[in-house]
Amino acid sequence: MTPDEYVEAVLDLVERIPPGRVMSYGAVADALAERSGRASARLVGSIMARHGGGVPWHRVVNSAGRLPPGHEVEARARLRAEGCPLRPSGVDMAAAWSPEEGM
DNA sequence: GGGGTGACCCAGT
DNA sequence: TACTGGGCCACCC
Repeated sequence: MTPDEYVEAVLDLVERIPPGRVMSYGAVADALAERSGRASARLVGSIMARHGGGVPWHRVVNSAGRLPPGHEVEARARLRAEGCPLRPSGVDMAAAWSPEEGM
């Protein structure tokens, strides 16, 4: 799998996250590990930072539910509009979603 | 080619 | 509860 295809796979998976639900970078990396053979939360993070413009990036948070630095206000607004459970620190990880659940 | 950096994560202190 | 250190892997200088 080429790095380019890996990016596509990440974006594709992010697009499948239902509204009001979220996924951690680590969860995305882990879910793609089976298909791509490589998994790295940092890698997913950098991919979102660079190519996340076309997908609901606000549904991807870190393992603590923290929102991406510099986009916290934006993400909060969008998540709130989708009915995602929000906490003062970020999102409620009870809203965590997994590909298995969504099929 | 070598080294620093980052929208990360986990374990230990 | 907060901070630190190590591991991770692609990108940029």
